[in-house]
Formats: sequence, structure tokens, C-alpha cells
Amino acid sequence: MARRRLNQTQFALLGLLETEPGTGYELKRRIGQSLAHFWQEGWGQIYPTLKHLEAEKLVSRSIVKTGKRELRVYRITRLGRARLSAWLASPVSPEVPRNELLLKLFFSGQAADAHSQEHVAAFRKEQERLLSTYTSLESQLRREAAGHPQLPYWLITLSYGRHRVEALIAWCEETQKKLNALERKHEGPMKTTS
Amino acid sequence: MARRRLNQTQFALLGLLETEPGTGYELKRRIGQSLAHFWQEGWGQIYPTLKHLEAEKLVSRSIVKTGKRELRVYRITRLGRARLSAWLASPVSPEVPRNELLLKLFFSGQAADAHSQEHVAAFRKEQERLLSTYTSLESQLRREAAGHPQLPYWLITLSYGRHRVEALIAWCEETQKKLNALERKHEGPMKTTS
DNA sequence: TTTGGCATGTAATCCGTTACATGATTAG
DNA sequence: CTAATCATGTAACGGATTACATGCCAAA
Repeated sequence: MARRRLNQTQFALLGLLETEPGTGYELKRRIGQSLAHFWQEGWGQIYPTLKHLEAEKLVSRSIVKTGKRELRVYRITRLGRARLSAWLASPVSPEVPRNELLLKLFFSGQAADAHSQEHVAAFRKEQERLLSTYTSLESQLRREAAGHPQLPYWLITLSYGRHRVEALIAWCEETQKKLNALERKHEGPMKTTS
Repeated sequence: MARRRLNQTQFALLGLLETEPGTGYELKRRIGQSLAHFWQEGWGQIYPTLKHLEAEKLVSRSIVKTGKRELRVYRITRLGRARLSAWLASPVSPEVPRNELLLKLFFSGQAADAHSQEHVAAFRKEQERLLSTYTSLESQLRREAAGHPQLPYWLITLSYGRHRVEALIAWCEETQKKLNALERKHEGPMKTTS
């Protein structure tokens, strides 16, 4: 019986299907549009998970013929809705994600730290890029989805990203100063030779 | 030849061994003490990875007998140091971690959202707990490791955590207000019936 | 003497990513 | 005509977590 967990992914798909039925391909596109900054799925997850959800009667599949092509359109079932809301009600499991940047900085004190500066600079650039996409996404949402009942929730997730990246950019600023000072300290003590 | 990746974990171990040799068990303890807020490892990773590192001559193992017991003490080799600094120099790979809380909030607009408030409150509590451990950890570090050459780097990683949780607490505050307003809007329109 | 911490590992499972494989339709 | 996009999957790999299994040693 395998007792597969198929964690998380199945709920992402159920949640998307609750809004509107769709094909696997379309679900992937919708993830890219709406959840991209905090969720990702690959084909290798989506199709097997849909198959699994169907086997458990959490979604149903109907074949839609457009010309010669068969589209497999999935829609959530009553059972699926129940499963989804049970998950929505269950507590969020705490996470301690691994952070490669911090691991490198942590160790860079003992080795050549010539690269910490680059790592922080690259990270900062990435966060600044994120900030600008959040900003434009937000104004786009307010324009195009004004009055949509779910808009407030979408803005909440965007705001999370914004708070986060703003804080991390401030940390970069601070860290870059610290690293510069450390570098000067390594060179400084021998005063002006040239 | 298998071409195993053994990503990340091996570098965490090499980095720790660079500071000081140790047993697998001890490495786990050191991770818990110093990297805990951005890194975790389980037994199932540590022991096989040490074995693998030894096979690749990146660490060496020596048996230390204390009474009847044999301790396997690992130390980093010259080759291991080279591998470590190559990794430290390599760019940090960007990550888009999945965020269960945001996924739940995103979907909660369409289902019973009675639980969003609880989720945010629990998350806030967790962040506040983290903030206080960061604060006490920082003063402890400044006291007990004053003058240690790596101290500035340790403080940098702590500061990351602090910036992050402070921003997320602010987001919680904002979000809780929004959710309260939404709830009132659902009840409000029918004015005072009782 | 028994409990808790030290110490070392294996096995199973879960899950995500990536590569592979295929073919239809549509826009240029 | 041909490139991009729509569309659906499978297979292999990588690696993290969790459970399982074992036994020493010190302190209460």
C-alpha cells in the first residue's frame, strides 16, 4: 500500500484546483504566476501527484477533446475539499531551512575570506531584484485584481516577501561595512608603506 | 563510480573539522551549538558522509582509546582544506524555499479562513522566541568569545537572523491587523442584529 | 541499578530535481 | 516551414529525515 506522503505538493494542487479546474500543464503555469516567490513545482512532482490524487478520489479527471488533442482536466472533489480544509486548519510545521550563504560566511573567518564580499554583494543584488519585482507585482495586482475577494490574501503573501527582502538588504548593507572594516584591519596595522 | 553529490553536508563537516578535529557525535553537538539557527544535520547524514569523506581522503580518521571505548576522531587533510576553500569561493546557489505558512494564507481566502489568525499568531510567537534567543546568544558570544578572530563572522550570521525575525514580526503585526479587519468586514455589513 | 548521555551506525522512506522522451498545435 | 509553446508523462539520481538497532559509561 506504499503509504506515500506526497507532502505539500498535493495541497498546493488541491488549493489551485479549488479556484478553478485545470490541466497539469496549466497548474504549473499558475504556480509560476501566483506562488512563484514562495513555492515551486516541477513536472516530476505534478503529474505523479495528480495521478495519486485521482486514485484517492481527491480530484476527478475529465478528458476534453480539442481537435485531435485530449486534455486531462482535473477538478477537485468533495472529498478533496475536505482534505484541503483539514490541511488549512492544521498547524504550520516549523522549518529550519539550510542557508548556504550563512554557512560560507560562518566558515570564511578561518579560510581565505576574499570571497565573502562577493557572496554578500551577489546576494544583495538578488534581493534588490526581488524587491523590485514585488513592487511591480503589487501595483499590477492592485490595478488588475481590484475588488477580487482574495486580493487581500495575495497582498499579504507579497508583503511577507517585501518585509523579508528589505530586512535582508539592510543586513547586507551592515555586513558589507563590517567586512570592509575587517579587511582594513588586516591591511591597516602596517600603516602607510607606499 | 556512482558520482555522488553529498552536497552541502560534506562542507559543513569540513568547515567544522577545520576548526578542530572531532568525532561524528561531537560534530553533531557543535552544529547544534553554533549553526543551529541556519543549519541542521542528522545522524543519517553525518556518519555516512564522514565515511565518504574519508574514502576521498578529505579527512583522516584516527582511533582514540579511552578505557575500553574506541572513539573515531576525524581531522581534515590538506586535500580537504583545498576542497573546502574551493567551495567557499564558489558562488552561493540561489534558493526558493517553500513556505507552508504563505501557501495556507494564500488559499485561506477561498476556504474557511478561521485558522489564518491562529497560524499567524503561532508563527509570530515562534519568531519572538527566536528573537530572544538571538539576543541572549549575542550577548553570551560577546562575553565569552571576546577577541576571538572569528567572532565578527559569528555575529554576522546572528545579525542575519535578527534582521529576518524582526521584519517577520513586523509583518505579523501588519497581517494580524489586516485579518482582523477582514473578519469584521464579514460580520459588519449586517449591522447590529443583537 | 537504572537512567540519561555518549557514541556509531544502517535501512527505509520520502521527496524534489533533472533529464529523458514524445507529440500536437499555433504563430510567425 | 519551423520554432515556440502546449501538453503529458517516466526514470534516475540525489539527498534529507526518520526509525531502528546497539552498546558503553557515569551519575543518581
